[in-house]
Amino acid sequence: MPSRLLVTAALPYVNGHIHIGHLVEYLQTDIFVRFQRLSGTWQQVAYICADDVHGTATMMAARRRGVPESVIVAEMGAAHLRDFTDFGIAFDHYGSTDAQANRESVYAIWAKLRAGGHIHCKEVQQLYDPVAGTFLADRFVKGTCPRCGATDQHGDNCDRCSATYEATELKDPRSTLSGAVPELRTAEHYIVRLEDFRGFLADWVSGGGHLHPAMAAFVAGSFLRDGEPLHDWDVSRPAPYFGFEIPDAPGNYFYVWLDAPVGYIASTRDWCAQNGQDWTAWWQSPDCEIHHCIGKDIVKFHTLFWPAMLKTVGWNLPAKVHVHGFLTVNGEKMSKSKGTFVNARTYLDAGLDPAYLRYYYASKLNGTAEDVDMNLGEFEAKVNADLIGKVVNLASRTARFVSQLTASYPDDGGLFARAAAEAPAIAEAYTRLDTAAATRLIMAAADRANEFVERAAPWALKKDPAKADELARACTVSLNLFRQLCVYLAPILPSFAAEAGRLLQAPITAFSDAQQPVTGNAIAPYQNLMGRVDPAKVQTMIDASKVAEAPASPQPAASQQPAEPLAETIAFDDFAKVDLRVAEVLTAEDVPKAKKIVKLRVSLGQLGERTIFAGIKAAFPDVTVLVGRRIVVVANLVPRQMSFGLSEGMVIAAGEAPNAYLLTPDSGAEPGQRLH
RNA sequence: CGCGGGGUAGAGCAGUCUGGUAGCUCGUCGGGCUCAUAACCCGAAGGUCGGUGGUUCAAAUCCAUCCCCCGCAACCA
Repeated sequence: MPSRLLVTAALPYVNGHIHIGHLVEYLQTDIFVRFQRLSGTWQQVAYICADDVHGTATMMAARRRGVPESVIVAEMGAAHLRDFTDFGIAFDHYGSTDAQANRESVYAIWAKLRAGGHIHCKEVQQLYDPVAGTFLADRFVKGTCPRCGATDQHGDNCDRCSATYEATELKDPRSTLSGAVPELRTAEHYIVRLEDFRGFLADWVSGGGHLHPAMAAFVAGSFLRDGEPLHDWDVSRPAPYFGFEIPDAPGNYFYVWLDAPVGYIASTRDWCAQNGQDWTAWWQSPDCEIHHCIGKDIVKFHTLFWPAMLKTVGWNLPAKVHVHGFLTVNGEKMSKSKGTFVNARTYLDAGLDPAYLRYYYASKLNGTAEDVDMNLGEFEAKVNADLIGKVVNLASRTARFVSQLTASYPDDGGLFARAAAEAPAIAEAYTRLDTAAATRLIMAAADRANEFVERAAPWALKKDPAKADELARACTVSLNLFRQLCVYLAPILPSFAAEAGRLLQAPITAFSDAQQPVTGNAIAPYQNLMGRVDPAKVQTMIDASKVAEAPASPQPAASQQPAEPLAETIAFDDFAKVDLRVAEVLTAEDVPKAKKIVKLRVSLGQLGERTIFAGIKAAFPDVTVLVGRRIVVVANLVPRQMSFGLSEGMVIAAGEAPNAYLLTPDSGAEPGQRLH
């Protein structure tokens, strides 16, 4: 059994602030780490994280602000760490992927990948944006499908005919960054042949218990299917790129996802350097067990690419990869317009206690990749009922009756022993990251403790001086049962457990503290341990999230927007190809599954009726207002099969959603009339 | 048939792997207590465990099939 445990949470990307969705992971991981520390199983436990900073997004953000990337990296890194710290998330080290230690580790891994023959080069023709001065990832290019001629298609596949192709094959491509026409440039890319690792990965994924069985099945079924080679992994990007230059390929940089997980190692190295430790004891030693906690969106990186990289250099492979699901709020994904896209800082600024969220998440998380719903009504009810009503109340209803615990632990009908005997079950739940099961067990014990107080009725005993001993015994029992609960809750509520330790003048330092009652100690004057959730503060948080995320100026005048560049000059014949018609909206209905699309049925007079799916939902929340309106449509566009149905035309509008303006002809224009 | 998760009391969930009287919390109703932060304790009502078949002495649990919900992806022709 190794003596060291190293736990990581995924590295948050530098382009945004920490929100309550992020916190699911960092709180879950923090609780796991705190439990492991308290369990006494390990000689040393390290909790390591860092900011993930490389990539085009950071480069573009820095350009927009006219500052070096390092400014953005420093600002956001500090903001992230502040948010984590204020939620009680206690990393041993919080680093950055743009660190010298990361560069060195990446180079070491790269050298081995090269030496192992896993890298090959490929001449890649890629589109280059001369205005933005950068190569364009597929998602930054749109154009006409080379196979079916559909316009405005993505850089890698066509929505209409399902063709897949390279962005360079697109006809009439343009950059979505600047609107410029990209140039074709050739660049050499470096590719990892992941298929080389198939045998190893298949074994690693399905054996050894590294993944939850359901997750192992998912990975095997999604990526490791028989007869389908693993996809090559393109790990280089030509300059300019914010990242590490590839040492034996000047002008090329490592793709951000190559150096991001290496950041786990780099952050460990930096921490070790500050503490006189040897980092290889954590990453190159069988005496260390490594656990990664991640969200389900980055499973592929942590179960395929990352083990393959580590295998290549012969460093420690993860013993466990724990995967959690996404956060929804009130049953829906977080929404800026509904105020449920809540930043960590907004929660704190509203005056809400981080302990509430720590407990609430813990009570919901069960160690699987299922999504977690934060129901705000339940949040308030659960925290109040469990933490205040059951646990805190136990102390507040008895601590004021006595000033000292009895010298020996009284007969409590076996309550303390029963809860002590549940320690292995609770510990096992924590180990599985099934904190929901852990809190259920703890709350059941809290219920039994409250029943005891009810039966013992210390408030009645207090009235009779002759029963002072009995009162002391009753309070000694209830305060010890309270303390026992606090020990079990300590991973979730560290500062609360510390307060409870002070109350009985017996600090909580280990999970095993739940096995022995405290006796004889003086009791510190009782002060309120935790307040109830204030619904007004929850509302404040929601309102603040709405305000913070709304655009500064909801309807900026078109004149204030940069002008859209004029398209190239066309011949009259080109214009004549476009058949614009007046149309009357017959019906207009919402497409519930679609974010941006509404379904219109329009009449073109003698030309018949058409169904058109138009991306104007944002501009017309109540789409039925369009019924009866006369609008302009492109009538000779090739029909387009969308997942919602066949779209047989295109609605003409000025501007972009949500500020789209439909065109209406002067009165007298009839449906079906052509525009010339 | 894009990928994944889920449907158990009004709400949120456990139980499903390993079949054996359907449970917990909140809410509701009635009662108690008045020590405690409108808290806590006791009791009651409330479920044909999404539907339909099948296996079995026995199905929430195993098998088949269908329906519905959610997340991801997709979606401005």
